[in-house]
Amino acid sequence: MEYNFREVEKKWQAHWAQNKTFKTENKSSKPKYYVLDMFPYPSGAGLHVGHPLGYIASDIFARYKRLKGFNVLHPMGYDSFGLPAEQYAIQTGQHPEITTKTNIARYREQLDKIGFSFDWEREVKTSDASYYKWTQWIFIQLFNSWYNPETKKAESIETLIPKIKNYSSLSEKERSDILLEHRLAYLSNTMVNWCSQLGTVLANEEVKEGVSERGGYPVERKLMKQWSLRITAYADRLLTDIEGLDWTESIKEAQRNWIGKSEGTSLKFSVQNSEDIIEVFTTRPDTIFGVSFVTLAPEHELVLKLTTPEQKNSVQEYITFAKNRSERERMADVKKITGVFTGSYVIHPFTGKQIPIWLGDYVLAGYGTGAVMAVPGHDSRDYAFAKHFNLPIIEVVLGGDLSKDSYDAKEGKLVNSDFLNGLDVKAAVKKSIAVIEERGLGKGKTNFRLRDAIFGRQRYWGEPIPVYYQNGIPQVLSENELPFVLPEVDKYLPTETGEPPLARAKDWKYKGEFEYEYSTMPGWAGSSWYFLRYMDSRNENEFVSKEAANYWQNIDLYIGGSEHATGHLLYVRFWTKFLNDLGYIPVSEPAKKLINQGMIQGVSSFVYRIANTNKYVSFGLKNLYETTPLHIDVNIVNNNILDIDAFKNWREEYKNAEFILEEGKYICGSEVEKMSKSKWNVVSPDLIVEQYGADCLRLYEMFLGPLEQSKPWNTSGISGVSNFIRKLWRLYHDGDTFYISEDSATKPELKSLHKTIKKISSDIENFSFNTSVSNFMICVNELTEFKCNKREILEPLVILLSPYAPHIAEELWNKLGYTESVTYATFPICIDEYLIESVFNYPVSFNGKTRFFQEYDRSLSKEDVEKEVLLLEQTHKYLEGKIPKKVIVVPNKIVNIVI
RNA sequence: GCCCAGUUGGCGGAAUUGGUAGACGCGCUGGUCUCAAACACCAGUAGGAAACUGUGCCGGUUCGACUCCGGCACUGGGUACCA
Repeated sequence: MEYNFREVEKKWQAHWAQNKTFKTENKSSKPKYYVLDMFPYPSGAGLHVGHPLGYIASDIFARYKRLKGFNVLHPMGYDSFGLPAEQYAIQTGQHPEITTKTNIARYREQLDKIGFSFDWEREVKTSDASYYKWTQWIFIQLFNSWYNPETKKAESIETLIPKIKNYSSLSEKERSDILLEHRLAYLSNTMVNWCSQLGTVLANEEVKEGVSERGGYPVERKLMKQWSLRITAYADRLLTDIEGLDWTESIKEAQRNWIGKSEGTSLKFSVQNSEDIIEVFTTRPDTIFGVSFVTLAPEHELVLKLTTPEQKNSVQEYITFAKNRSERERMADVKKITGVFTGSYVIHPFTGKQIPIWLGDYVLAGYGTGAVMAVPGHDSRDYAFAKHFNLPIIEVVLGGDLSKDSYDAKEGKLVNSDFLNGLDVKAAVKKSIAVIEERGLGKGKTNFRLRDAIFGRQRYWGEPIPVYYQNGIPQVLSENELPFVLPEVDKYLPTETGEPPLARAKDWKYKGEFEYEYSTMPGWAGSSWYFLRYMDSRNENEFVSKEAANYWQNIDLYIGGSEHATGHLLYVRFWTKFLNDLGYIPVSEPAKKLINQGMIQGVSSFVYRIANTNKYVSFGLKNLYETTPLHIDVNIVNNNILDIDAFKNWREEYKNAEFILEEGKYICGSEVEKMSKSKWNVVSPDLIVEQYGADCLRLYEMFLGPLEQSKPWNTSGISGVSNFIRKLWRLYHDGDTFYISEDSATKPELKSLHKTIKKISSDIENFSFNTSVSNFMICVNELTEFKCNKREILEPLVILLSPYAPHIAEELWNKLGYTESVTYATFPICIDEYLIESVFNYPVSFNGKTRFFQEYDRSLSKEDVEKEVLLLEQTHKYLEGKIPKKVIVVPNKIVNIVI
């Protein structure tokens, strides 16, 4: 009887659920291990074959760790607040909660079919009030805290008050304003990324290339009163602590760049005939004598004041132009140089010369001081600006050719630079800073590219911000008023006056009189601390108990996509550090090790329609006609051969299609693309599980290639893995009956098993899951050849295989006579003794090219091997009468004869 | 532009510290079984008739290089007037 995966998989999934096989306790004599997947947003489309890749890998690892004697925390949940459910609600009027519930049920059903060992009793949903109560609670803690630069830690805002001058004499409004300047969650007028299509502001990392990450709508800069989180306070710690993390270099590098620390100095230029001072930030104070103009961002506060009457019109015009230019336009034509002269001058602090003040939109208002000292000789942007407006270019560092290009390298000798002349750049930087500080012109300073995170969203489906306004002063709710639940609204759209959807809620006022905050939290709020909630997800009194947090510490292994590099992975580090500062948790980093699984791409299939006909030409002949390629459903194509009948039935319009075939077949074209509905290349895991079984899906996903690499999905390869499972089953059966022998194993059988134990162990430790599937195949092929059905071999093999193919492993384990799940068996240990061979088959090579093989005893000495090899007839054949110059013998590895 | 990762048969991909390049699987070819087909099983499968040549390209180190070094090209991802 063939292996009936449908029956067996169903049976064990039910068994695991019933017996709570994967339930994890917060107390154990075993060492702990925390394996976490990035939880999914439950979208309406359901899971495709790419989603479970990381989950399968983490599940294998979790199961492996259990076999190795660890108490393993391996939970799953849903990041269930978000835009798609809300947009669906806008279109249909259906409450996002209902959509979310349906989608979660569908996700759960799909996940359950794959046989994951999640402890579902710890499940979290970020949109549940029992969860977001604590997200709101953390927000209140952030509001009530400030970052003390002396202790380099967050502290209660109470410790700040004594440091504020005349605090007791200030009005309530003044107190609130001054504290808001320090609170870690604060309200301020800031430039935000406004997306009018989405009707909300977006954080910097939600904007890609000037358009919204979701939907691709245009984004503009707008000044708005907004809640923000002071992540910049943590910039330095976020940067330095990266070093200690076992994360991929690319993610660490992405975070370093995002934080963007740059060290330089501030420098003051006094405006000619005025009291005003323009402060700039530069990383190249050594080039101070190369300054030929100063450029301000069009939004700079002094612009109007500095503009001379003659320049007023053109400056005004320029400001309007810059304002109306969207981010996207600005990015699209970076090379287009625009600017205008203000008519005013600053005085060079060292030479006393007049330096013109210009406006240019290549200077960003949000970075540094919004003003730069332009050194066209040694900065490419200043150079381009100077060339365009015909401004002087002064050489102060030798090494380039300024007639062609600026010389930006930080190497070379200083010239034309008074007291810096003759120094090299490094020394000149040092000296210039010293002089600048000495004369009180400026200070050494560190700047970060990282911006504070805008926290308010003008959306409905998110956590309400637990704030109300009393006389315009923001007040947070008290802890016992949480959860602050999302009110019902009649529509999920902004109000006629442009207020967020929450403004529609009826009779929704604090104590019946004070207005609540109408913004909700961004999507990343709930995910910034969820790893902590899993530790103690049913706790109603705390977000996580001290005991649970102390026991589980942080994530030992975190698996998820690299797209979260500068979003989620930065925020979760920030919140972890914050909660650690306040003493709620014992760790300052969320995850020790992080692995980014690659993307599984789809392989799209194409048919080629001849222009203006309903005729389709096979791939090989398409160049003979004028054709249009059309995406077709990959599920009606097998090995690039189109199932013509299925195609005709696929859509009404193809019913009467005609074909030009090659060799009787219609061959489709194919291309590797992102898996997406619109490209008709989505493969659903349900279909694979239905056809081949969950174990087969698990093994095949791992077999596809290295976990971290992106690779295309091609279902046709799955038959190899499916055959392997059948072959494995046959090892334990004689015809239809389970048949296992109690005889002792032979040497080759033991060798095959122990070799596999060794390989699988190192493969799992190295997250090289693809090669472990190969190794299982090799082992089963060998044992099949030996006709081995011995318990001594086949029992450890079941355990070894159980993390990868848990269903068949449970079934075989059960048949082997065990009543307990294989989950808590003991991982077999490799006994090296069985691997040792007495002879080694030496490859004999000449000048590094292998020519033949010769077996020698492993104990034979280097000298003896050399002697023996030189006596061989074959050796003489390849020597062709010449005398070898050198013979290299590496014992039990290789013989190389140099001629 | 900058940063990161990569480039090995028809395809997905193997190859501890430099030591038999192409494991394992798909696909393909031939065969056995069958009236036939599917399944299964067996054999072959980098190129070349061979000598030989082969891990993106050029060069180097070495007895020996997919692996190390220098230069270049290409692909994928991230990021960007950050002063």
